[in-house]
Amino acid sequence: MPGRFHFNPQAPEPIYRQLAAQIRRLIASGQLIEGNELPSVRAIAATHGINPMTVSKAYALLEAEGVLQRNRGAAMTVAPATQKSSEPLALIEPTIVQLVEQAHQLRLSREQLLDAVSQHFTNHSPSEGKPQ
Amino acid sequence: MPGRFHFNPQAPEPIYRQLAAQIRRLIASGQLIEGNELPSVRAIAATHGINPMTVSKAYALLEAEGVLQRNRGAAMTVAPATQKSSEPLALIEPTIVQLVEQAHQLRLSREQLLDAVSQHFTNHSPSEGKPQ
Amino acid sequence: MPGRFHFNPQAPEPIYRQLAAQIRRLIASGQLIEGNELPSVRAIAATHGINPMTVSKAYALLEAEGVLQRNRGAAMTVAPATQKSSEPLALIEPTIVQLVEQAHQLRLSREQLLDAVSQHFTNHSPSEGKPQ
Amino acid sequence: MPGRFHFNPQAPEPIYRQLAAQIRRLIASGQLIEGNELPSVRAIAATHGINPMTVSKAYALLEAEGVLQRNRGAAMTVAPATQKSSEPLALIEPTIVQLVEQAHQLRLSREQLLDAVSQHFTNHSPSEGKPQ
DNA sequence: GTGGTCTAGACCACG
DNA sequence: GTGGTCTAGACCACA
Repeated sequence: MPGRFHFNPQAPEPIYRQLAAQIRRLIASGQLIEGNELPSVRAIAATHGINPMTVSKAYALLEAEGVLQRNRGAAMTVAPATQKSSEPLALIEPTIVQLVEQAHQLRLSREQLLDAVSQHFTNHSPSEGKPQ
Repeated sequence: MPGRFHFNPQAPEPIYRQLAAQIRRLIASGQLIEGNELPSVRAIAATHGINPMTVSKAYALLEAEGVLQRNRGAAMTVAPATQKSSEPLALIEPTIVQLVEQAHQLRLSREQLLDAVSQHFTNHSPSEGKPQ
Repeated sequence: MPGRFHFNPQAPEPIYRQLAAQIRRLIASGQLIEGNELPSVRAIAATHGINPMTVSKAYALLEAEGVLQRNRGAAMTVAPATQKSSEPLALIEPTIVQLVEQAHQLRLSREQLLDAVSQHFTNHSPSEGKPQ
Repeated sequence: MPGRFHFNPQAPEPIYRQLAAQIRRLIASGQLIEGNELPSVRAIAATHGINPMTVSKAYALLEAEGVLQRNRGAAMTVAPATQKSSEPLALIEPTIVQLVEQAHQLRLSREQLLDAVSQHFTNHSPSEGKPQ
């Protein structure tokens, strides 16, 4: 259930952040729960053809946030829930703020904005939830 | 009406890109139209306490995109409209796509997402439409 | 017979040089000969919608080269011929050198290059000899 | 095979454009192919005694054109071929157009022009194909 | 007045 | 190691 991750090397978002964000969302949505083991650094790196250091950096980031827990000699696991990491809306809020700011600068009405979002929501392939 | 720009030096987005994005939105929303002169490099630099070269980089970027037009010895102007640059929705679409993807990963329903966006839209200070 | 000049404000070549080059070619090809009067600065500026200072700069350039002659209170005239200005091939040589260098860097054969030039020569509208 | 570049600081063409043009020609002529790594910014800067930012500007230009590909933390590479960038004749066409226009203004015959070009082609030092 | 180029040097993010 | 960004300041070309 570690699933497959998707990376876009061309995106402005660095790969290690893309990975961290995807793991955060897996947890926030309950697809990974407290105590679940994460794939090893090497496994992810090999599977996706990225640098192990990049994976390691993502894990370190999440450990620092208290989202993951390091276990000596064993796989990392999902840490006990805290309020922040367990609230899906908190994870998506920065993107919403950004969107609303841009919409205001573009003088879009609320209706125009919601219509556009709704339309993309429908079109989005519900197959797998392609990560960023 | 040279407008005031807002920069967030902490943001991952470099200043020159923040500026370029804001100018793009001014044009897309009709606040700047074809032929309008842009403030001089030095004026923007002085007003916002940034280096002229940083401003110049933003202008160069927009000129390469065909959004602005260079006029030797005179101020840069808004270039004749092209299809993409004149469509506000095209400018905001990438952000919408990103938002919808994240929402799907978080297993949010359409209603949850639209509610959240709508609420932020209301809260957003309608004072000035402060740029990013 | 001052003809019409053509300017491309977007070209890397500054306007005053475009003008000077066109006048030089008119002389080298015998379309303007010794003693002929040139249009006034104002006339050219008004006709082509460019800054009088730009025209003036072109005239000054050609006067410094000895190609034109300034006559107090009267129109500028074509100066008596010198060997340099009267040799058409000398005027076009820099462009040829540039072309040959690029062709070598592109590993083009002589035949490929001559074919390409010949083809463009044919296609070029012989209507008016559009200046640069 | 990082190649040697040649710059003419006196030329009206800025150094970063001279560099970009030379790289474009290396690619168009197959001396650099898709996926090849380019020399590092610092390497070129040190070798030729120019500022790293100047080199960086050339790379940025080519990346914007889609000729080069940025790889975070690693060397830039030649991007997958597009139609324009892979056609040598397309790169040299603007110079040919310019040459033919000047030749027409000078009332040169096709024979005169081709002879002149051919003669320069022969004279050009075949030593190394020295770049602009 | 306008924008463009280049330098020298510092600092950062990424892998 | 890689490229990116920004600064401060100088100098130039064009109109």
